[in-house]
Amino acid sequence: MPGTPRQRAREQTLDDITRIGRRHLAEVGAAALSLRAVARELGVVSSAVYRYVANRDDLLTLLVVDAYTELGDAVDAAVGAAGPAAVDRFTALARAVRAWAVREPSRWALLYGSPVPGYAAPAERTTAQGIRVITLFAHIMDDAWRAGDVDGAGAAPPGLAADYQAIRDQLSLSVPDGVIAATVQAWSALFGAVSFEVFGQYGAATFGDPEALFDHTVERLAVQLGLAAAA
Amino acid sequence: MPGTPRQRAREQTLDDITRIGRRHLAEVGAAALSLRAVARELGVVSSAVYRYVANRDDLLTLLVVDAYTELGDAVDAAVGAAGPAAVDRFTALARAVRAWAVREPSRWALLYGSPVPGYAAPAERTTAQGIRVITLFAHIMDDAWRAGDVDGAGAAPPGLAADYQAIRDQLSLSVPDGVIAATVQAWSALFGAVSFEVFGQYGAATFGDPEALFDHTVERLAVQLGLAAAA
DNA sequence: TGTACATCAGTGAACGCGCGTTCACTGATGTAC
DNA sequence: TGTACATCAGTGAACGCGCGTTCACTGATGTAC
Repeated sequence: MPGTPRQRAREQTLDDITRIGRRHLAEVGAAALSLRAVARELGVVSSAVYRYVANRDDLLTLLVVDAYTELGDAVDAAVGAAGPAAVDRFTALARAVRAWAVREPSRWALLYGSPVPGYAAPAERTTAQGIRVITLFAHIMDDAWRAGDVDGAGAAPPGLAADYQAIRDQLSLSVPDGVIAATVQAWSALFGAVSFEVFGQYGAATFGDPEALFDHTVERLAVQLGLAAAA
Repeated sequence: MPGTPRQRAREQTLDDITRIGRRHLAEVGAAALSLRAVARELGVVSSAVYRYVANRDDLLTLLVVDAYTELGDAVDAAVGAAGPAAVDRFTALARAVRAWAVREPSRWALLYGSPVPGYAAPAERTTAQGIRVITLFAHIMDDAWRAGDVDGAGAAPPGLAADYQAIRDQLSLSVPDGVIAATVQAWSALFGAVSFEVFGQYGAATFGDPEALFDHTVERLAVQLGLAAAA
């Protein structure tokens, strides 16, 4: 534990603010997140939190980065613990995303739900953590492709070739357009399935075992990605 | 135009409230939607809106039902205008959903984004409109199945058989479990793709032509549903 | 057709509340000589 | 090792603001006889 006592106290307080902010986020949502409420719970006068956070939006950004980081860590750990086969790595990634979302619904909502009106996360602070999951996913596919484990790369819309190339450059991939197209689609399908469950949008069609439903979705996605044969 | 002048004026005012509410929703979001602001814009003292709406949550419910109704109407119209083939009907449905969402991002967020903390839409008022799109989708699949136009019904997780049966009963379907499973998955994938675009979650991986990306997703979903052959 | 009564839209004042942010300040901690 | 100065966390008061909801009221519209 380096630094002066003052520095350590400052980091401790910043951690406390983040922790309290997480709790308030869960209770009232991002739009109603309030600096005064955080200060109250921190046991400090409301103006004091301005020593740690420039304003309300800054606190939100702190929580966005915090959530992306934790999600990224959880997914990294799960994929790291999975077997070397691409199906297993993809399945581990998908399940880790869902598990985190189910455990942290309000933070999931902050990252992948409706945008907060009047707030735009500053890209320079959130991007690094925000792209971790899709980057890992893309590399799982890229590794599998180079190992010859992807079974067929379907067609891709030619109009998007430039965008696919940009993605390939940005993430240093060697995969063809068809695999990128499939990956992007699986990405949105995966996150869509998680949001459907977390946000309760299956509505009247309730499922007794949402985890089984999700696992089935993941199996199907693995087939559609060419990582597994149809059951 | 039936009813007394007073009744007509009341309906007019209710319409005005809904219209103003929609606009405020778009500007400040559901969490910050305010009765006082609506009253102000309506040119009326704040307590007057209580003649029309029981409280703030009631206004939200009004807007939820309004949005579901408009989305349902748009989708019905699009599918009605499509050809008889199941692929065409499914494609029309998907495109109509996306078109509405892109046109009305804040109302899409109200229906399919993060839940509003502290507000739960009363099922007895929202369900009828809320299930229209999935009901229509299910019947497109059911019709196609009975016409022999669905190419193969994959496996379905046996643990969910009871849930599938409930869905079959509720919507009067004759389709097997595998088709229900595929339909549910396509449903969440479709809505997930729309949310990804509307909420700007593709992030750094921007697409110059999001409509082309979406159309490609829909083509793939049609194949996965067994409604079309792979390209 | 005219009158008495009931209904109901809208008023205005009030209640008690919370919010973000600024500012001059105090006093403890840290640093340079 | 001791002292003078700089840094900085936290205080407390204030600014101006908006919110949901209740309540007794006025006056116009609608209805029953």
